[in-house]
Amino acid sequence: MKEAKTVTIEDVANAAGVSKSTVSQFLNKRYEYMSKSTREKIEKVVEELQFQPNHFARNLKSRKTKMVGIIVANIRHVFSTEIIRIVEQSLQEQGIHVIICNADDNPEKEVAYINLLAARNVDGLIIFPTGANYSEYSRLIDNKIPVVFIDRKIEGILADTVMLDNEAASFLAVSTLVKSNRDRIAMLTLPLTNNLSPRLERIEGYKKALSFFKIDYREELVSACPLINIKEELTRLFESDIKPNGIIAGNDLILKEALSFLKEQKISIPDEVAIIGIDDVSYADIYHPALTTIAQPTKEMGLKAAEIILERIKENTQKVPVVYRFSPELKIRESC
Amino acid sequence: MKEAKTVTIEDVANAAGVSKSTVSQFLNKRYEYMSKSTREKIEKVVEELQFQPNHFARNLKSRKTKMVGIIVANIRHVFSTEIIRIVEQSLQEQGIHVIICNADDNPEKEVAYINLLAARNVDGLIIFPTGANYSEYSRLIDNKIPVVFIDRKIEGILADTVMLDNEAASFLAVSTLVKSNRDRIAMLTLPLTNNLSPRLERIEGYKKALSFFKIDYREELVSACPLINIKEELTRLFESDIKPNGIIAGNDLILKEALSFLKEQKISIPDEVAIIGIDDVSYADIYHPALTTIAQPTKEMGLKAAEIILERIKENTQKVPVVYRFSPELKIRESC
DNA sequence: ATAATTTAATAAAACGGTTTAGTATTGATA
DNA sequence: TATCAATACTAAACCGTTTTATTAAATTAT
Repeated sequence: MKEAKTVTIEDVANAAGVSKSTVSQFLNKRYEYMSKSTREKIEKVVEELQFQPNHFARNLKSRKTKMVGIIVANIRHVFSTEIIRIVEQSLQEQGIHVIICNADDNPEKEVAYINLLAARNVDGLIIFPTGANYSEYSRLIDNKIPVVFIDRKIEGILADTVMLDNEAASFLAVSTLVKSNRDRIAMLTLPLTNNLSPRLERIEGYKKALSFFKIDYREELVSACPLINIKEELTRLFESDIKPNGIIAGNDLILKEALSFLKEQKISIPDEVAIIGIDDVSYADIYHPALTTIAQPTKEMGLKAAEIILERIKENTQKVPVVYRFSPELKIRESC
Repeated sequence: MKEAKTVTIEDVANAAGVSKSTVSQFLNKRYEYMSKSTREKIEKVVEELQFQPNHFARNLKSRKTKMVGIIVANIRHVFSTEIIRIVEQSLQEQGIHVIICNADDNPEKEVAYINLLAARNVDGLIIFPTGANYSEYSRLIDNKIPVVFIDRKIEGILADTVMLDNEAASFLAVSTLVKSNRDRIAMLTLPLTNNLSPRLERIEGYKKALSFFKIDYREELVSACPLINIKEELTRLFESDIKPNGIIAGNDLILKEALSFLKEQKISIPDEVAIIGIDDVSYADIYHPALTTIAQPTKEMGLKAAEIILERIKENTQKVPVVYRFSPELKIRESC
């Protein structure tokens, strides 16, 4: 690999008594005009010499890297890592490699990664967008680089997108809380900067569900703030006269903050307040009480993302992009 | 990037009125015999044309890919993802990219990835080894490919290794339990197949600590079995006459199984049994009771791994490999 | 028998850089 | 004056593939 002088296509050609071109045809499985005997001869030599084509030489001409890049807004969400695992496995089976980059919710890092992966000629890109780089996203689309977005839809960008039916998720959450007789339901999400679609939609779904169940919407019960301020917000809510008896945590990180708050304040679940989280968490089953959550079908979503990117890479179709909305799954446990 | 006919080094050369070679020298920052004026001229043209060198053409001759591969035995351990995040960030700053591959504890997948990354000419490899591929590991070393192992030491392989002082971790665990007056301490780990160093060492440390504290070692209290059998083992232990009053969970996954068991059996922590986990877990603080854990200094370990691999890549030193042992950190919470 | 077509293979030109060996030019040294 | 060294640059080879254009031989059609 390094010292071991590499075996090249030329060595194979010499050993098999044919030309480089023929070997190349063989390597690319274009057997059309090749006699069975030469084909077998080359096959044998390749095996014997343990020849492995050089990816770089190959790419230089063919422009295919057999790599796709994944840029994830924040790798700390279990949702992200689960999807990544599925995609990675699924592409791996097709001989395609995955490069993972973590933008840490930082749009600048995201741009840097987009450029870097583009410069590395990845065959396609799977992005969990931060949402803040409209022009970069559209540049990718314009340049016909296969892209699929996950989790978030970007306003004005026409690209394949795999995401949760967020309104349905909120509706499920509200209805579950309503069934356990909660009528003052707080909704906690992260800030709505960049118009991040899931957050907006989850709030929208919450409102619609309330109206469906004929519960008055109260603005004070909705809070969109950074993670570090969640506890303050909860303090405010629990000290006010509309003390919530139900909480919807907009994602896994918020759920953790809320649980931490409830633990500190010794507020009992579900007696004093019921809680339900959007996004499943690893400790849901073992928590006291076990946590009712609304899970995203990560497996199906990951598989779909892999399928789309493969299709876009193979046939450079001009198919019109579609947004795939996956239904949430309610996992009833004990917290609600 | 795709349609947009790429700018090549030749375009730059023409625009700047110099030869390709000179531009190449410039790109590689070899300014020795270059006049200030040419240098500035090229600089300007590169900027204007937004020239980006083609990685593949570059590698073809220079054999540097500016990529390092990470092969992780099992990406579900939080320890792994944390380390990966640190390494990735740290290498990223040096303009080096990271390819992450997950072997899912499957030695065959690990071999496949090793070969694949070697074929892609990665500059170096960071491996959380499954432990079962001795000959492949030594082939890498023989071929002088920079490698650093994380978490596990492979018997007979001389390579830089970054790992926890596992004996110290067990000792800390035992001493913490002893301090809270526990004398029947169960030790749970995953199977000892492939002689995985951390598991062996953790058991070794457990034994030594017991003897230090003058507690008799009882084989029945030690269990090394697959995750799915942990609950059976615990059932056995709790039904026997040496019902443990303290548990050491050998890693994060085992801790979860143990907590699940204790929850199902309504065994109270820490009254009936104290528990301490090796590896920190995300929910340690919010659990009832908060979980006392022994954390690995992932940040320091990740930084060290990045530092070593960088050094090995840059200067192809013949420095003798060293095993770095990091001290565990006790995080006292409420479960013990 | 000759022309046209199909089959099987090849030589040579890319691809976009890096590297090696070399060439002027100038100034200093013997 | 001839020699040498340092400076500033370049031409051409090379890296290992893919691809295009071409050719030679074998087969079929006219």
